[in-house]
Amino acid sequence: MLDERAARETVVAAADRLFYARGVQSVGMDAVRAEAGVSLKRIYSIFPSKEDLVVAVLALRTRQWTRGVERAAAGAATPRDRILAVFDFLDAWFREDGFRGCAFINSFGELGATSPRVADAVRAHKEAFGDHVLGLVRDAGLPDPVALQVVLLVEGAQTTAAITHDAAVAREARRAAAALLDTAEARNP
Amino acid sequence: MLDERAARETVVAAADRLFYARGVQSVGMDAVRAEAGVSLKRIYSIFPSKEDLVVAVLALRTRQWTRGVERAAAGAATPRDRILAVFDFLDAWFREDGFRGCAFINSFGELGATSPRVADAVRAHKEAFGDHVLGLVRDAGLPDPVALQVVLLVEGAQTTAAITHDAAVAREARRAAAALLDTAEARNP
DNA sequence: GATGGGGGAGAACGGTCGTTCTCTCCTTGT
DNA sequence: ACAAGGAGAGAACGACCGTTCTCCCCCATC
Repeated sequence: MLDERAARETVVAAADRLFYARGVQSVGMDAVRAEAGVSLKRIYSIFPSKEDLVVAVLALRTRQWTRGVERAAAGAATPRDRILAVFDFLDAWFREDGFRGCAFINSFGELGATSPRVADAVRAHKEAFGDHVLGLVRDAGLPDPVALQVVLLVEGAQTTAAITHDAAVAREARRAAAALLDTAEARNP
Repeated sequence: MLDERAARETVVAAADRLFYARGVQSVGMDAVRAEAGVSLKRIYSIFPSKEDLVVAVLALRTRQWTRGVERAAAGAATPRDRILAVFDFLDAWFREDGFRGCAFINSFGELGATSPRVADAVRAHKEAFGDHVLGLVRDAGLPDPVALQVVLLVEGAQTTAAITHDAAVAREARRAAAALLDTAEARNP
């Protein structure tokens, strides 16, 4: 049998697969049970409600996103390259089978209006990423507003890639980001 | 009593308000009936299923979006200004009460995986807008890829404004777009 | 070896949803 | 005046969903 920690991880991973592929409300708890191989009773002993499970799934996605961005940045020498590395990370992600856009944006559109906890989780995730980019922008000696410009390209790339299924979006977003960084640098001391 | 045309418009407008505010699956057909003041029997005589109603709502949103973009562009003298006018349109929209992001992105995240008709409607809308921007970019004598860069900023601005509730996003997106147009122009013959 | 508690399988429960049906009323045409 | 048909109100239906409960088995402890 699985201890609570392992059962929790199994259920969250299974729910993530299903929620991401089909949307949250289209997936019943019984489908989660079948995918995870963990009984409903056990699931409800770990997550008091479906909403708790959704929040846990988003927390998992935040950890994965943060790790991915950090790994992509690890191979970059300068702050500027660490910013652009985000788009390389996106490029690889967009090419994965079953890519269906940003889970946070999807969840926000579906549940943001009815579940404050989900809305808060999404906002916290996006704010943390924005802060991360802001740090990189400052490291590069560029003005703060450039960070928001980069974030807009990241968000736009995710939604556009999800809808068009065209991974080339990431390359164009990277080129645009590079141009924006160049412009900001030229206008700086 | 309302003739079919008027009843249809009333129902679509009511459904649009509810779907946009709460998400499609969170709104039952009975809530649409109450909001529209049109009986369920009548609604189902016009729209054979809820999915048909959703598609009709998206078609309404496409008309509104196209009209808004065209009106914003009408006051602009050059192709470049017509491109940037899109962001002024966004700015006004983001400030509206009840703004909750792009209905197409929201619907795609919620239903795209389970309803091919909804997914197609969203794709068609985004493709039409992309073509529109491409036309403006060509009018401005700029290379095609710039259009995708502008589109990414538009999409990113919508999702970011929805989540952060910060209308200043539109201004920064406009500045970024202007910088990208400048860069593209400088690199052109 | 008895016992008790945790876990699995799945039925059960209360609620909601999309869709259809019933019943009644009102209009319209002759 | 009367038949016919469309439309409204709302009940009804079948399906599903989130959540809980029942029943049974297994294993650890005395």
